[in-house]
Amino acid sequence: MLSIKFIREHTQRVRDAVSGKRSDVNIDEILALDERRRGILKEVEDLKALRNKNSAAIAILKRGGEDASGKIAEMREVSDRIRTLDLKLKEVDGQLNERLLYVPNIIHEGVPIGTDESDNRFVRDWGKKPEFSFPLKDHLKIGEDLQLFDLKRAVKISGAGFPLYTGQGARLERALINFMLDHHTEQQNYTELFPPFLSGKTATQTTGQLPKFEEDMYKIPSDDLYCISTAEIPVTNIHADEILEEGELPRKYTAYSACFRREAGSYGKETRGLLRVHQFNKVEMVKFVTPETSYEELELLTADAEAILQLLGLHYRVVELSTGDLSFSAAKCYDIEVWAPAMEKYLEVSSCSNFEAFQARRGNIRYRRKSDNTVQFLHTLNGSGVATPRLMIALLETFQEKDGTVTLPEPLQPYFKGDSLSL
RNA sequence: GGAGAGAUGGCCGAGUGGUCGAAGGCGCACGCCUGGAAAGUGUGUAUACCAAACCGGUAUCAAGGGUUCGAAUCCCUUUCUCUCCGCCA
Repeated sequence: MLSIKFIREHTQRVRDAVSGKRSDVNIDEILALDERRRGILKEVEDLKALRNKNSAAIAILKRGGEDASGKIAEMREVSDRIRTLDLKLKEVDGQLNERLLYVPNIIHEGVPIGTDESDNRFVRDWGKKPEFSFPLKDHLKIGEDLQLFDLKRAVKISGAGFPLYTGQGARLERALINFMLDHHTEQQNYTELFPPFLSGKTATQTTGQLPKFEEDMYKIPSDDLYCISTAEIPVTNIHADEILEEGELPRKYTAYSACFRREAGSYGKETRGLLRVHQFNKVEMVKFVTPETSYEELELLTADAEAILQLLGLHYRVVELSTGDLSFSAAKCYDIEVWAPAMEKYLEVSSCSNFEAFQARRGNIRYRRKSDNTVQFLHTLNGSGVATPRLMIALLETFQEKDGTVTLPEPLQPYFKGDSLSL
């Protein structure tokens, strides 16, 4: 979140973010509440100063054996007034903080201005769209023919949108996850974590999923827990309320997790197959870095995610999200979109974002700066590396053969313990 | 689930009603010392908010509430941690 001070001092930048991200928070209302809060604060603090002064005086009188009843009576009234003002202050403070949680992060300079994904900026691509000399099957057909997943039976368990991988499909899913984790840890120096898949309200608020996107989260009311929508939530929170030394930064973590998303409001859209599901697997990367380096680290993070697709030989492109497509918490974000030949579409498999201090402030994640030994909020970044359902779609469609088999890219073969998918 | 113990600054740890934002130590920063380092030594070292030319003010000893002129300290509630017992595996 943004500090009220920042909003007060950089009102225009905040307004730009609000309009750019098409948020409906009322900044004027927030500023008015802040004004009111400071008025009350001044009054109550002056009274408290008076009380403190007189309490000390009373102590001295009593120590000297003198009568302090006059002053005590006087202070009793002051204390009553303080009590009243404190209550009012708390109320205003609560209203203000509640609203602050809904203020989106500022937008980094240079982010393309736009209303939605059509305004995203092409950054680069890698590889080429593969060409085929035979009619293509889409991933659903391939999956059906090779019995890689069984979405019909899955419905019996949890309803639509919860994929059931079977046989070679299940093994491929596991191979992809292991391949990605190994690459991030062995080649890119990320520390591996295996986090809890349920998170509490506070942790979920840190990363920005709450309070604004509560309707997108699965929740468990009996225990006040949420099913994580991304490993970003548990991993970012591991350093909540901590102060890291500058020398330990950047810290890089990678974690596999199942991800749960209600995808409320997206019914009918892209609901076929593995394109948009309620539960999916994802390997995530999270970085804790100094503010000076966070944009450099964003480039590195994006490259780390791209490396996965390159190793698998999948054509993809990188786009920079326009203001209208940028998420609530992000200051800047690159999407990586992999090419699905049969669908003839680029599919988002990774979002790599710099959150600057937005999440750090919510989660109170700080570091001690070397230059002046002061404590500052650090910057957090994260990116998928990558989400499996669409990765599998691209993989199946890209490497399908005329005979209906799928030849796996070489780096994946030791993980799959085989070189192709066939019946 | 039952019983008990605990939660104080970056860390450890003292502090049971009145200059306690908090002793002491560690760590850290800067200086001295040294050829350089270690050791030693001196000084400094919480955070947030308000107000700011400067001085300053307020709050914070897990969280919330209460008693009091005044609470780290007394009372209540909650959360978390640890130990023992039970339960499950």
